[in-house]
Amino acid sequence: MARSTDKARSDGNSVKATIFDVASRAGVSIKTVSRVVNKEPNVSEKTRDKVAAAITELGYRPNAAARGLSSQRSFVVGLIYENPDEFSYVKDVLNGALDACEAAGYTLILRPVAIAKNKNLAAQVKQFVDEAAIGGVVLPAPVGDVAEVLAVLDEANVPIAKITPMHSAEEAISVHCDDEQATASLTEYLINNGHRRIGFIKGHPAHAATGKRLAGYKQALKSATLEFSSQLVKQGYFDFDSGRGATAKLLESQNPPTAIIASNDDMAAGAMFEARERGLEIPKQLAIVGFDDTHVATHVWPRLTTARQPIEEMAKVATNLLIQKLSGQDVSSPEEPFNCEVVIRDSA
Amino acid sequence: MARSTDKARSDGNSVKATIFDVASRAGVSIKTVSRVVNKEPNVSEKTRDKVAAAITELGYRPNAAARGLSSQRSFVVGLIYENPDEFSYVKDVLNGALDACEAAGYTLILRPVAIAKNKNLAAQVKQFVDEAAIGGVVLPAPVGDVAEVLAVLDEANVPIAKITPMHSAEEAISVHCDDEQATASLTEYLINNGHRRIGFIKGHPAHAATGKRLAGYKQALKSATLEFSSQLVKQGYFDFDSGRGATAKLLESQNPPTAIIASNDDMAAGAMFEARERGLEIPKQLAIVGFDDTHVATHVWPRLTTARQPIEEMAKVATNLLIQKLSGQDVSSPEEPFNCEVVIRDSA
DNA sequence: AATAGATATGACAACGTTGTCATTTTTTGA
DNA sequence: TCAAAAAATGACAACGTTGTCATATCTATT
Repeated sequence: MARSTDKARSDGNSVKATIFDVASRAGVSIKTVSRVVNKEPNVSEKTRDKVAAAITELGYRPNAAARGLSSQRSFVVGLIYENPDEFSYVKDVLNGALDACEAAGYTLILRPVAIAKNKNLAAQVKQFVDEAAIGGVVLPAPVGDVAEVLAVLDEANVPIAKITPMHSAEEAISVHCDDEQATASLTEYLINNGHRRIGFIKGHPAHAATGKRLAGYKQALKSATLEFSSQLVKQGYFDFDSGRGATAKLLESQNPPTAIIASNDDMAAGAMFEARERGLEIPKQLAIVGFDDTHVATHVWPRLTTARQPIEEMAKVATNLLIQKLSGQDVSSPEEPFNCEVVIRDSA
Repeated sequence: MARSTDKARSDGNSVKATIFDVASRAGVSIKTVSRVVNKEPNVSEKTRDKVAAAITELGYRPNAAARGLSSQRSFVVGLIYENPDEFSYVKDVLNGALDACEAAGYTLILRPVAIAKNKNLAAQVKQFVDEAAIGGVVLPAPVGDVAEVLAVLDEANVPIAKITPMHSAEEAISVHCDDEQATASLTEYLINNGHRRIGFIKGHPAHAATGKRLAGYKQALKSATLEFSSQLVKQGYFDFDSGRGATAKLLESQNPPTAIIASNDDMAAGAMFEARERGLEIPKQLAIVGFDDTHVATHVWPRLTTARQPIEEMAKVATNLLIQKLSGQDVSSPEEPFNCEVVIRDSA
């Protein structure tokens, strides 16, 4: 009945047990073992226990390749991310996604991409999902904001879960946090500290969060009946150097700000650097705040006041939802955005 | 003859082509297609071309699950790494490994672990390689230095490639760079700048690189006929806080150093932070150098003088060697260590 | 006690590849 | 020109699961 019974090798290592071994040990058919493994209904408790025992005794683990081949399901989730110098954000996303996958017995496969440089991004994404038989993909910012990528995945019928504020009416799973609210709080904090001219460094225009953060800044100014001035807003790209450059422009203007809000920590570090180069003391002569609470926030001197997003948690939730969808369940994105927490430190 | 011919679906999407489709299109058997795909010998050039054309036309990609099931090979490489706050090192390793895997058509699977906290690390590693049918694993520092992990993998007969200086006589693939030489150069540089009392912050004792770097420091002192003093050496753990703490001790000693070598950038950033807190000007009153040339090196003020390891390259080479070994080739570790480059900036 | 309807179980064919071995075709050497 | 060797090709059985459908066993209802 069994295709293999005792597979002990001469060197003492035992070859992996198969479903046949478990079945023969438990005295049932392979299909019943399969049922138990997959938690399918219609197995008597007694049988279930017998099989479970056999599985434990033999250290049986289902063969993923056979499983995938037979069921046409892949148990694989892809993560497509932009590969930046500052990896903090991606690291958190990665950890969250990995966590969710591990818990669900899924495998996570990575695909770093360079959005700007890449003319055939769509083709690359297509190839990625084809190649590894990827069931669904997690799309953190800014990849989740690229229409081209979304289109390819939609056409290929690959479910996605986005981690980005763009929250249109689409049915795709999407998870985000309250960037606007958090930036408003940060701005408010500066206003309460007596600042009246507050500079703002925008993030990369391709990121959906960029607009949200600017909106939060504007809203807080309005609430405090301070006038918005486009002179005080400079474009940045979420990287150190652009933060530096924007700060230089801000400080060289006729009526420079006494505080600067950078749309992320890396640009805030750049702002700090530039201020230092100009001999400015922080926060006495110039207050600086960032966004994200990444590693650098506590490693610069003085430590950055910033806002923390629960990125890892968001990624975990997004990945979980995706996995649920892949296993046939009906899921919908969370109604409420995640909360950001303002972290007060020494830079403002 | 073919099991499937035209699989166009009504919605216009075409189902993935199989080896049967390619075979029928090229007018050969599936085995011949398999030969072409796997670059096996004994296929006439004419046939090879025909098949290649059919593959391109149909956009055929072999099904990984079927492949793995049939061949008992997994085409999967695992990467087991410690999951630190400062992710720079892991990021570079990841990029290198990913690069190599992609080029070879392998899949990389990640497994973050916490060495210190984890009592059953071995079991976890075992489960990891079992579960996903992992062919081999890449072990960056410090995981590659943990005897327990090495033992499990050896017992399970899983080939490994280590990225760490521990270069014993073992046959495992191992790749490393010249930590000793680089630290010596860094030390020399400080000596040439007139420093005579040079502090040294050691790295985490579990990392093999830690000893090498200390050795380089000692050696440079000796070459310059400066006396080594254990007073000037403090223990650190490769993280910001320990760098800060060690610096505090160094600066509070009776005869404090005029320069500090931290065994990595993160500790150097900590050293800088502590010096700042004490009102010391860098590099005028205290010179500081780091190691690794990570992201922080250019983001602190003043920018760090440090040594750069070609981590990504090392990881790529290590992964490539591992893949070669997995595909049955005889490989050996590179004879020469990789070179580190000293990067002179403003902190010393 | 008989019957219908659940519930539990099993036999067996997929899934898409590679490995083995047999067969056909080409090349080589006398 | 022919046999022998080498090269090219193919038929078919694995690989370890899950899906489908048939069958056996219980449970409730009459």
